[in-house]
Amino acid sequence: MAEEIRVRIAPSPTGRFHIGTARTALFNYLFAKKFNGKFIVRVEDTDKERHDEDSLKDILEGLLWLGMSWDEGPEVGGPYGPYFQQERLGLYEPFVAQLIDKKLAYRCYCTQEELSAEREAQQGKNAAPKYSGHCRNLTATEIDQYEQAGRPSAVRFIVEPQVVSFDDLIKGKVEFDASLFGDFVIQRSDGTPLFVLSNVIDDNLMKISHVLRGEDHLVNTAKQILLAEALGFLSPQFGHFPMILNKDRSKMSKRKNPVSISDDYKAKGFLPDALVNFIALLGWNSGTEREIFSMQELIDEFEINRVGTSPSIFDTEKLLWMNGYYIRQKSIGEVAEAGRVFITNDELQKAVTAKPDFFLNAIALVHDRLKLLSEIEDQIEYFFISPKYEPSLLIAKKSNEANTLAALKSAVKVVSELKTMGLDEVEPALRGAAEDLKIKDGELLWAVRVALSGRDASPGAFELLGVIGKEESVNRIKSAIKKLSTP
RNA sequence: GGUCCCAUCGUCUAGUGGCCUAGGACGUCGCCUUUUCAUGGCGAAGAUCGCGGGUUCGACUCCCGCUGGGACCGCCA
Repeated sequence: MAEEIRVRIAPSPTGRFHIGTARTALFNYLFAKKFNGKFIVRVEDTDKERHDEDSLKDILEGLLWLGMSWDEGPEVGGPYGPYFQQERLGLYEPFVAQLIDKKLAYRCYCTQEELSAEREAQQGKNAAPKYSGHCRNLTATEIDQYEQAGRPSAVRFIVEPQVVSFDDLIKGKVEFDASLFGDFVIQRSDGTPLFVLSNVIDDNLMKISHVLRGEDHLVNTAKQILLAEALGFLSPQFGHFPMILNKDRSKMSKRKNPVSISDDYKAKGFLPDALVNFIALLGWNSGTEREIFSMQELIDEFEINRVGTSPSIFDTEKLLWMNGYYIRQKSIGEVAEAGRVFITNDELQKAVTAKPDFFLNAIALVHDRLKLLSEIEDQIEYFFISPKYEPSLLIAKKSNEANTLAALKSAVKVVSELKTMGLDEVEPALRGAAEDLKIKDGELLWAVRVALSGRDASPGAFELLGVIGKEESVNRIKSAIKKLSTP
């Protein structure tokens, strides 16, 4: 094992920052931090046609949002840069030349058409698609002819029949029969390297000690070990995490699940700490019954050998619960600050700005009802803006119109006479009013609560009165009376 | 089709031969607190540990086979 723990995530900016990428990043991050190692970001953008700036930005911002800053990589740089493969292109050529020199690789002049025809033929016979090795033993004159004709050539790595085995940090011993691979391409005909190649070279050049990635890379690992050997590199240690699945058990995808960290989670009002905590539990557990962990606690507790081997389904229900839990743990001020950006209604936004303390008081009442920050707008709206509702809502289930009307009228009187809006004064006053009318507390309290909130579900009448205040409350109750008596 | 990986409540999971008549969490249901909804507290239902063989005094745990699911088989990463 290398002396210093150096791990990396190697995203290719071809799409939004994904739940699966986030989890791989997290485990890498935890592993690095646990051992005071380095967490590196290397952007694998050798495929010019597929990558875009937006994706890169989304990935980098997402990482930061989740609380994972990198020790080396884009923007921060580092001793083994550049950290964009696009800027490292020149580095790979000598290695390719070296492989060709040593007759461990060769130029392949086959065209895309020839190759796909070959593949189709093989699949038609139900055989495993594998390169025939057509160009492997070309004579010097044949090569000359191709070159004269200006045929472009890719470079293929020679795979000799053998068994490749390695000890995976989480899967244990894994073996592959390399004779099934065929000679694979390591350099495109335009001279750019393919993932298998650039990945191995960069990991070596960047002194990566552990490659921790998704299980979908398991076969690549065998190929990369072969390449590393041919190049004279010492392979890093490998560890492959099981996949995260859709409900139907297929590989988690955009089509079937919300997977974008920024669009589906950040924008919907999820908290980064909740997401991190939840994602960490997808495949890992502490061995205790504890489930709530801050990032620092995860770093302290994380053990790679406690990462499971079986895939897990992403369960939004539990994430939602956890998000609510994290919201409840935050102070009113924190929730208010984090939640403000989710208020889209201009009128409400202005009202909130005008009355910051009132906003805080409102948040205090709805705090433990929130599962998402984005629910704040709907939850606090009626504190600022008189509610609209059907008059019939005012009548409690076990009450009637006459009782409700009487209750509301009595409430107006009682509330008007209140000296303060403290709970200890409001509560006995309203309960007393109900008693005087010989109706149940609930009949009166339901009506008052609806008059104030316009909702069938809301914080309690006493608390609402306290926050909304005497004058406004009386107005709302009066307007409720008007609603009921003039249908 | 081939290769590899995987298989405990609906879901995330604990479990490394006897502590398991299988534990926790989410979800579901019920009760309590209560003016509603949440929160909080208590409780219930929910897994013959995919199936079949072994090994063993004893298997959720070890071995083999089967079945099922997934991933990978590109001049994508």
